[in-house]
Amino acid sequence: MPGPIQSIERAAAVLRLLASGARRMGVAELARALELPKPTVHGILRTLQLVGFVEQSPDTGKYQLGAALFHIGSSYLDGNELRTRALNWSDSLASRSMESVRIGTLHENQVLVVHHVFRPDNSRQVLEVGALLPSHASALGKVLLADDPVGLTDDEPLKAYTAATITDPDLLGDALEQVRQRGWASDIEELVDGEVSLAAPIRDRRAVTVGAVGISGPVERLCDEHKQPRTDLVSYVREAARSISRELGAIPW
Amino acid sequence: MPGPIQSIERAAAVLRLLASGARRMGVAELARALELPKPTVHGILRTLQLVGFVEQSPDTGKYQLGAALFHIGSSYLDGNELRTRALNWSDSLASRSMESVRIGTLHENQVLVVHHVFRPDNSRQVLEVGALLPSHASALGKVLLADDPVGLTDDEPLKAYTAATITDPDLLGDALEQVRQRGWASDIEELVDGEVSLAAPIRDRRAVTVGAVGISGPVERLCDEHKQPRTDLVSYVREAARSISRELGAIPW
DNA sequence: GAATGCCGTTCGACAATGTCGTACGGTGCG
DNA sequence: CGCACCGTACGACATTGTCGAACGGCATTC
Repeated sequence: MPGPIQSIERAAAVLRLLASGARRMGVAELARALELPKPTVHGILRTLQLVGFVEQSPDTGKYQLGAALFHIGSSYLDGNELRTRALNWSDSLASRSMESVRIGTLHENQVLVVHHVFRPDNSRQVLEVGALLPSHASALGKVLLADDPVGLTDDEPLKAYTAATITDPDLLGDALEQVRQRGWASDIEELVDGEVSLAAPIRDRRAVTVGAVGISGPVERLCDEHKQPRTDLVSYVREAARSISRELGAIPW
Repeated sequence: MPGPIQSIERAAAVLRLLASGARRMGVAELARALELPKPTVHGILRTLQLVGFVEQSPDTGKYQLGAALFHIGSSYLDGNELRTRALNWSDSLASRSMESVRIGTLHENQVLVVHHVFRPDNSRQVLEVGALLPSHASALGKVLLADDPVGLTDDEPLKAYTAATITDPDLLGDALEQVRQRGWASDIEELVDGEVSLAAPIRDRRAVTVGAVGISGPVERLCDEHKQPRTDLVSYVREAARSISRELGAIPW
């Protein structure tokens, strides 16, 4: 039976829409966005509600994502070998660098954050696990793009987040080439003004890049007086990446 | 069309199974567990793979949860008003109590952890957001059960985790009555030996309990010499719960 | 205050759709 | 080498989901 099951595809589309929409959405709203008849969408929603993937506000009648979906989704992390192996090393990278650590994987041309260690200074920080970062404007993303067989798909233009964001595909290509040669990437105020990130690739036993680990923080702490990444921090990041890769079975290189 | 859509229900069952199974599962394995023909399960898996909800190991052919599901699931937190409102208060509770803070909601008779603040002491801790705790053996759970209109369903026996776990439904009923009267709950080594937790209810504008906030830590720190919860910590927890409730629109009580 | 628009929901007939018995190539084990 | 098991493909059948039309409820409008 080669051919996807229509109703499941549609259910997934509904969930994706509810996830992106941020706020609650109504049946009619979803139906319009998906270009489907209202009763069809309603049937899907009813089923998703039954299994706990969506919830409905009793008063407004609108729908939002459900708790069951959240719980099942978070189980993904348990099976994620990359994250499991990286737990210890990312902790130690956080202590050595005194900065917050993130681990990401490429997912639909964006960086999916699968692990996040807070900066060890008791400051208030928001957990970013599960979030998506733009791949062309983050160190994690550049590392992943540099080794991605597909490369960057130029179907949509590169969005500028700050004045320093690389928006020219050719320039980005050059930057990725540099990342490949140096073995690490940086993002200097390219995503958020005043924020810098550094990252290095994590490779598995077949030497393919399966993820990236990196730190991020204010430019004053991560860069030297020439606004270049501090070499000691770069070393820490690269060492952590190598350690995790070794845990994943990569041949030490 | 009153009646759930079969294929979506089955797809959800597959995802649930993959989430619980911890490790990767094969088509045949899933088919046996769900009592469905192998090709049927395969069709579902193929569709789920297409939308990124499951991934297949290229070598073993086995399936596991996918990144898209994780990302969509984590979007649940954005729409969760309880969690959003509670962010600041749980941080301050963590600083005041110097213990780790968790916020939970009732989900299928278990406690779904929707927020987790680490103990502010730089120690290594695992993030528990998305995890499920037994409701009869945790302070969060008792608080939620105490005010739950459904109450505890006695369809399955209460599992014992330690010697102190309450397994008798009658005793649990008494304990819940006490929780209702005192307005807070404790778990003294009932889930993990040496671990204690305290919690208080979060109520919304209609005064229904929508969640619980609490702290947890070693018995030496949370209890006094009589192995009773320290009254100052109880106050901190209750004050935090009241503050969050007020944010949710509850009339201060 | 009747009328109007939009909402979430139900009904039910039609046919498109998913189901599943059967079968195929590949892999690991004895 | 044969066997058992795997993940996957095919295709006929009828079960199943789809969607036009319609209903009651709720605001807003005139």
